[in-house]
Amino acid sequence: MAHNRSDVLAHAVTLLDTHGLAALTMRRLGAELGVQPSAIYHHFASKQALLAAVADEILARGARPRTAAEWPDQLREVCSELRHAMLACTDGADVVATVWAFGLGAEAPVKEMEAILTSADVPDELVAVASRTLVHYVFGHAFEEQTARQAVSLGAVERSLESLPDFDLGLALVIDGLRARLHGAA
Amino acid sequence: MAHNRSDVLAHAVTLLDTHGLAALTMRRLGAELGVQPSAIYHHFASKQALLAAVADEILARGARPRTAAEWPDQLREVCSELRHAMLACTDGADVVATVWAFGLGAEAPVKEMEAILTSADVPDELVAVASRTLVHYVFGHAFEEQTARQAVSLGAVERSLESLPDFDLGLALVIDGLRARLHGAA
DNA sequence: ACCTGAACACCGTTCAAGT
DNA sequence: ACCTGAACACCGTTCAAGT
Repeated sequence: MAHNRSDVLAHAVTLLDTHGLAALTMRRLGAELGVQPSAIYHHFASKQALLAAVADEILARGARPRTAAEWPDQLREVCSELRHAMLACTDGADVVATVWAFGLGAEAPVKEMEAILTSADVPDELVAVASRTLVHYVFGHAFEEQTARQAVSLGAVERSLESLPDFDLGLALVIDGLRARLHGAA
Repeated sequence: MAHNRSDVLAHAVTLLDTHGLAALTMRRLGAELGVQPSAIYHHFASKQALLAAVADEILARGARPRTAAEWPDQLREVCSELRHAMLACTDGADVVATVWAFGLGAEAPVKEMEAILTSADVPDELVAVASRTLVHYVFGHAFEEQTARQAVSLGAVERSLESLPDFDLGLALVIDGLRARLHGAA
């Protein structure tokens, strides 16, 4: 009957997956584990801390092997993996972006992009700007895509199938901008 | 004693300004207006509808005259105005980005960017991608800036003064990418 | 180490009824 | 047109106490 931290985390992710952020409640989580809501606080200090762990789990679940040789393709791989990891889970973009903005977790993708750019001898200032611009783009795109999909499926809004612009094309825009900077500077 | 829609909206914006999104509650809003919570529902169908009106008000409040002649500078003006409008209000980025993602409001800046790009004879497909990429960047940057600031001021987190990368530099990256696309295509 | 039970201080929303 | 009063079905969090 006794649960550990991983049990609770795993069930929290399942709850998010199947019923969304609004259903990920300390009370509901407790109920589904057959435990009082207050028992969750033995494993996580707060709901924020639980969500931070959930965000990290969403990213870990989406990890793929790296194959690209050149830095622009490596960046594309990281961004694509990040996007798919978030879209694979109901409200995943919301959870991951919020946890990241609060500095509570979800730092792996940005760290990885910084490492890629540093290895490619990109100047430090550009490393910081480029990796953050990319992550802002990926979060923004995924959040909009996921939210619009839900808003439509709930019938709440008529934006219907105005079709989101292609993810890769916007990504190419940012990467091309970075490339232009590097040429101009070199 | 009787309030109209504008009264209620104005007070909602004040509440957001002074105490943030967590304090913008139907119950608290009613209490401060000397009215039952249920009275708000005479003016707004739901809290979401209220927030949509609040988002539009935040943007309207931040409107500035346009001065630039060239499209890249015009885009920069729109993005800068959008950013400042959101940062001027507690949790402004969160409210505006969410309302926009749900398709419930806050559409003026994107519409304006689309008009600028169309006037500059940018191909339709690029118009859609570029304006959305820019708005994703602005939302992401502002949301992070505002959230990190609050997280630090609440002492919740030690990310301290890691100093956000310059807004204009990231913006230049995207605009340069667009420029490169246009040259490559022409 | 893990949990209970009870409480505290809240939420959004609905709806019949009042003026 | 604008609001009341009461209810419904919830929240996150704390804390003494139990096993």
